[in-house]
Amino acid sequence: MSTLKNKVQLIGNVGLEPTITNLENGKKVARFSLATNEHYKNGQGEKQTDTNWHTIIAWGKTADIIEKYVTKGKEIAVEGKLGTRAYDDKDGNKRHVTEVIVSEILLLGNNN
Amino acid sequence: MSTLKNKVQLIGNVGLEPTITNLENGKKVARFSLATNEHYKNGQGEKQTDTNWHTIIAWGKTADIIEKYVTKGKEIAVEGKLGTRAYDDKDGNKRHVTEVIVSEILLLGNNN
Amino acid sequence: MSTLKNKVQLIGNVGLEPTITNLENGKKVARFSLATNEHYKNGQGEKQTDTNWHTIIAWGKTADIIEKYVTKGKEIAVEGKLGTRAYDDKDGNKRHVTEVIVSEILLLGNNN
Amino acid sequence: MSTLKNKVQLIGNVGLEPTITNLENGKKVARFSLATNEHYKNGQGEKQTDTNWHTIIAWGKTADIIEKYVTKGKEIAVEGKLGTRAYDDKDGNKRHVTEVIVSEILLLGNNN
DNA sequence: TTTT
DNA sequence: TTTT
Repeated sequence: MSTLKNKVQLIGNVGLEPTITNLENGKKVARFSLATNEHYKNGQGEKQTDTNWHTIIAWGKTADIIEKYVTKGKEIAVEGKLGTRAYDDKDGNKRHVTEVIVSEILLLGNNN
Repeated sequence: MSTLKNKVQLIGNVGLEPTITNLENGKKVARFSLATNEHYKNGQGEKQTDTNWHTIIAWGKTADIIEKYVTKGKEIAVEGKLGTRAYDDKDGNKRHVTEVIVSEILLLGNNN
Repeated sequence: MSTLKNKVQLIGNVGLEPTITNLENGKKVARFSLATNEHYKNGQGEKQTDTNWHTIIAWGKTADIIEKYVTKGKEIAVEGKLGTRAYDDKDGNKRHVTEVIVSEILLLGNNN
Repeated sequence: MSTLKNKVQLIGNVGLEPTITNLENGKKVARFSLATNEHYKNGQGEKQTDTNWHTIIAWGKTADIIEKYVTKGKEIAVEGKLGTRAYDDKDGNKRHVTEVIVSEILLLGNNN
């Protein structure tokens, strides 16, 4: 499972408190949204912000760290890979889901 | 627009011939799917392959390079950022789309 | 000049005030040392810190940003490439120098 | 030991056959040089190549893979971290060594 | 010392 | 020389 082939790195702010789920098989999953904000000036010289909201998911030890330390608003860096899934919805349409499956987290800034 | 905040790197194979669209405003867009393949052994020691299909999109010069050099099956490395969009479908459900907006391409292997 | 072929990313603390040099040709160069700190536990369960000191160099606009915003102690993220040079010292020995030539900087944490 | 804090990624060609050393403590080390080549055009529109030679070092399992598969001339991708060391040479001058300590290797191209 |  |  080569991380060189599929790598995502994001630095941003946590949108809401992470959701922690303890699965029946004893595994833990953490989920949250992360906003990455890009600042630029448009053709008229006006400041613009472009925000992307990423679905973050983590398992095991990484989920433990998220449960303990990651809270709404925090600035964090994450690294992981892109997970893509396709499914048929109730109307028979093909739907695609993309998640960032995170294996590493770094807390940034003033962590009080 | 800091690339440090939102970065994706993929090494994989092109699924189909890229689609090139020339927009009315003179801009060019390229679209294609890229497969990243991970090989691992499961608990029984059997070889498994886990494939993720990524939606790739590129503009301008990068789209030019794709039009000229990127063909079905080719092994390439790409770098870019994750773009996320939300929209309401015809039934009023919120849908999420994630694309890899590529700014750099590297052709790998034997490029004959 | 493909950044996919040669990429370095560091998150650490600035060791000393950056040195800014205005060259005769009108170009500006910034230089400073950046410490990356890794924390781990050794075999005896004792906390250890492993620090690497990196020589950072930047040109042009990036040097401008460093001159304005980067000061001793600050936590920053940088991205760039590895530059290697070889030269013969005064005793005729081959010497090797490695520098991180930075093209992007992100100020982290509490930037007051 | 966060890989987010100190990361290097290189895609290039192996300069010479790797050197494999079996240490007294049973550990294996692999060493080799990797060339990254950047192609660009200068002010006169002439094609230029800028080559950087990187000192690569790897331990354990990664060294095993290098011993088996990495040979002179091969195109590979590597990921790891920057290791920096300082020492005093026989004349009492401070010398600095920078190595890329590789934890992952990907063989590219036509691997016959 | 590599490669295209 | 940095930082937690």
